[in-house]
Amino acid sequence: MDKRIVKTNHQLYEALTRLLQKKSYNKITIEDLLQESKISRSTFYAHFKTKDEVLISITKMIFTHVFSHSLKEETTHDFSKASLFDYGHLITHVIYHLHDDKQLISAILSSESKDIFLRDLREEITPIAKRALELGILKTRDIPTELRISEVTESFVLLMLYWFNNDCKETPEVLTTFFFNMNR
Amino acid sequence: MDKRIVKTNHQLYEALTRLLQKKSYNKITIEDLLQESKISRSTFYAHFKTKDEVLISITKMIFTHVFSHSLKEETTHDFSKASLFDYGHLITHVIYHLHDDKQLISAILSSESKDIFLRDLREEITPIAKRALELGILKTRDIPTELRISEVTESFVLLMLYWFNNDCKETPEVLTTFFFNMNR
DNA sequence: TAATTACTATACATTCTGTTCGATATTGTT
DNA sequence: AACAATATCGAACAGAATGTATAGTAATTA
Repeated sequence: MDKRIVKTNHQLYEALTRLLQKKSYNKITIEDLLQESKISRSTFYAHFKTKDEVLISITKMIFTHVFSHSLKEETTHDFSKASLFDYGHLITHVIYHLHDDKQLISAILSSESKDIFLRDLREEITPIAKRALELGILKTRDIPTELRISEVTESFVLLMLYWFNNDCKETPEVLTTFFFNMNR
Repeated sequence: MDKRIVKTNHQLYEALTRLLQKKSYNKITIEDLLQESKISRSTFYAHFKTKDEVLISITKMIFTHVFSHSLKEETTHDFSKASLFDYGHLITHVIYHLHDDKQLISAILSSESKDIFLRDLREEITPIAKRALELGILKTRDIPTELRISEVTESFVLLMLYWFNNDCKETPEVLTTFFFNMNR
């Protein structure tokens, strides 16, 4: 990948992060982004169409970092042997990685930008929730499968919202316990 | 209340509802709203500052309709006698009323406008969830109270999302059963 | 009927959006 | 090291949206 593109993206990410400290996402304009990042208008539109696309791109970057390891672990595992123990480690692992981007994620969660972030988080978590239910690691309930999957997914999302809202005071291990307590 | 104000609001609500059928919420401009509603620019700004405020106003209207009856029922009840049975009726009741605005709610849930709607729905549901936990109608879990409350609240939100996504095929009574199955 | 309040229509300054273009700088490749 | 490709810049621009102001008209209330 061309170093210039990487640099441009980085400047925009940094700019959006900084702007989110100052004003709410909805009030940030592309104009603001251009000034804050020192990127020229034409360059911006060569890469993105909207402000949302920048945020989505940042979000994808975070999740690539968070889930790339987890996925590697998963694929080397034999699914039939997957246990509650392994699954707990996976969850803990994901939480640890999310914590690495604490500052950025906290900024995103502080305003309307959270909805875009959470939408993508749900997409990442859903297949993990689905598999856990299929393997019997998490309890099923007497409700439609689709609903049960979204319930498990959302329990993780709520857990993260709770955690970041309270300045990440608990350890990832404790949170994993909470997660199981919510889904036993 | 001045009839003219009611009429203006109504025109804007109708306009937004119609526009939501055509394009996604983020792409709807105040300009669009003015044209579609035949409201003059100055009138609009006499009532609202942003597009979001219009949606919030609509949302409040829906919830006033939905929760005004429920609240009446609640206050005539003696809390100490509140039972699982009564609580089930309350939930069923709320779902029935939400169904009255099916078309409008479906339109809102179809795009980014959903996040504003759901934020307000959570605010309405949270105290109901809280009380149910305090009265022991719903099971507590070994997690922080704040987290448990948001979990119950979200289970209702997910239930509604599931329901409207599937064209409200189940009856409110069945949904209430689902709700208890999620929180027993 | 009189006073108040809401609405309309128009005009306007300002900001934001999205595109275009030629010049310059950086990059990956040979 | 030289070259071709491409990313960036800066400036300029049209068009759209935002937000405010004002004067006149219509509806409501008291």
